[in-house]
Formats: sequence, C-alpha cells, structure tokens
Amino acid sequence: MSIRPNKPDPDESREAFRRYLRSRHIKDTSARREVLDVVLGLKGHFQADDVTDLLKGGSRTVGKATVYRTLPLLVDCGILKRVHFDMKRAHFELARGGEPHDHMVCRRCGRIVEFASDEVLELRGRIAREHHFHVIGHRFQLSGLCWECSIACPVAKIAPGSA
Amino acid sequence: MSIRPNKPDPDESREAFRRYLRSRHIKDTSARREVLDVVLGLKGHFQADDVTDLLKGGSRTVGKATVYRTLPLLVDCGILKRVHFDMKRAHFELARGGEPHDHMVCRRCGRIVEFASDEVLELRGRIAREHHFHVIGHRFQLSGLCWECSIACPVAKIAPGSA
DNA sequence: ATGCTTGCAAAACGTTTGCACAGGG
DNA sequence: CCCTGTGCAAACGTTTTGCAAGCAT
Repeated sequence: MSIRPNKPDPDESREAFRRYLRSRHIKDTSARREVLDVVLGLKGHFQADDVTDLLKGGSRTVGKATVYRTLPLLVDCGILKRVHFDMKRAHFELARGGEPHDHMVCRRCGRIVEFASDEVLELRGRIAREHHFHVIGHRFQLSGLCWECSIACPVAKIAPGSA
Repeated sequence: MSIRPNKPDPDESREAFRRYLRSRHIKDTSARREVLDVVLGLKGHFQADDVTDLLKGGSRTVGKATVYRTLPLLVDCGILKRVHFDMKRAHFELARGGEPHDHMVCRRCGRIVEFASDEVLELRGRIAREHHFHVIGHRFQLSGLCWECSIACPVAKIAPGSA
C-alpha cells in the first residue's frame, strides 16, 4: 500500500544541483558534490549525522559543519525534503522528483508509513483560498499505531503529546 | 476568518488537572498549579521559556526544570496541545476544549493563521483506514505567504526548506 | 588574486538529568 | 513518615559559528 520510492536519477540530480549552484553564484565544490552523492545513495529517511558518518568512510573527510551547511542547499534546490518526525532532530528524504506524499508515524514502534493523496492537495488549496493564503508547501502527519502495534497493544494511548 | 479562540474556563481546567493528577497518583503540588495558572493566562502560542519567565515574576520561583516536567502533563491531560512550527523549539497552545484546528505559517512574517476543517478529519480517517493505521492525532500545517506578504513580496520562494 | 568554503573545535541552543532538600499523600 | 517533587546546576545532543587555511572562479 505504501508508495514505491521511484528514486530520482542520480545524474539528473547532480546536474540540477550544479545548475542551482551556478544560478545562485554558489561554488560547485567537491565537498558539496560528495554530500550530494552520499545523499543520493540513501534510501528512506535520514538525518545529518547519517550523512556525516558515511562521509567519514569515504576517500576524503567532510566535516559535519559542511554537511549541515550543504543539506539546506539541497532542500532549497528541490533534491531533498525536510521532514520532522520529532523535535529532537531534523530528518530528510529524497524528493523523488517532487512526488508529494505524507507520513504516518507509529507511536509505539516508530515505523513510518508513507501515503500519497490528491485529496490532501485539493483540500490544502481549498483551505488556503478560503483564508487568502498563498500556500507553498505543507506537512500532513498522522500519528497513531500501525497495524501490528494496534494488535499488540490494544490500549490506544501511547507517548502522550506526540500528536 | 480565523477561528475565535473560545478559551477554556480556568476553573474547569484546574479541576480537570486535579482529577488527572489524582487518577495517576501524581502529586498535586503548588509548583504544578502555578504552571497551570500561568499557562491559562496565555493567549495564542507559547514555549517553555515564556512560562518560565512569567513564573519568575510571580511570588515563588519555579525552576525551568519543573516547567519542562509539567508541560507534558498538561498535554497529556488534554489542557495543552503541542505544536511544532519549526524544529528549533516546542510550542504549545491551549487546547480549548479539544476543538481541532490546524495552522498556516507565513514564511515571511511568521504570522500564524488558524483554520478548522471537518474535511481534514474525514480525510485523515479515510487515509488511516486505507492503510490499516489506528490514527490518534495529526498535524496539518500549511506554509506559504499570508495575504499581506503575498502582496508585499510577489516572489513566492522564501525561507527555503521550511515547508 | 579574490573571497567564498572548508574543517576543526568550541559555542550556542533548548531540553534533560543528578542531586540533596522540601513537601505532599 | 515515606516517597515523590523540587530547584539548581551541570550534562546532553544537535546544530551553529569563529577562525585560519584551502580552493573555485
């Protein structure tokens, strides 16, 4: 039921990043390219730390400061999307060509189920129009219990306040 | 257009908190009561720090640790709701008797517009059902430009990555 | 050659925790 | 009375920043 990640073409992303950097007069450096390469190899959701660790294993050392400075660029140019599952740390995911989708987070096992729904976009547009709001993006996140956990744990109330 | 905050009755909230504490065998202390009182006097959204600061001005000193330990209790008993506008800090708001609503955040001026829509709940239920997910809560947050800012700033792209 | 980028280390930030004492049940 | 709750300060982990050196343009 969950969306099949149709990963974006790495070469296309690299080219897009290059164009983005040039258009903004930001330098196309090896460190930034390496961050992109690592990120393109990742599946699902990750955090800044994951990228830093993977870069440690690579040929060159890329500091975590650079990772923290590069990830926003990748978000800005549309290659990455920022997602917030908790308020502890920032999570990212590949944007997959911009195919919109949202998340359901299981409060018990932490599992993340993705879903895509045109209705979310419709509704978002309708609401924005009603309030004279120029909508650019949204975040729609359900929290609750996944199928397995709802069986294992009949008591619905878990992790207070994480809605 | 935005929802009129029908604030909950303070006395009722205090009573609800007392019942909650008793039911969980958590002590009904003066510090916790003072946190609740300050919180009930706040309008709109606030963060842990706001509560701590206001408590400093009061008769007794309540440490920020106590605030951080008490706010989750208030969330758990339904008096407060946790909202995340950014990943920097946690924000809270009065639950107003549980009347559900969501937020639109202006990327330019930071203004927060609230909206309530039954359709969000319907959609959420429908999606959860499709994915065999037992939904407990949700967060639906639009980001973009409010009316004033969309006129003042015709360029739609602002604050990269805050979608 | 210029000045944006880098890595490192250290700061900053909100939040959590360890502790000895206070206070509610 | 006991055990939980409290305040303080120090710890925590993520993210940011200051700096001298490096490198793309």
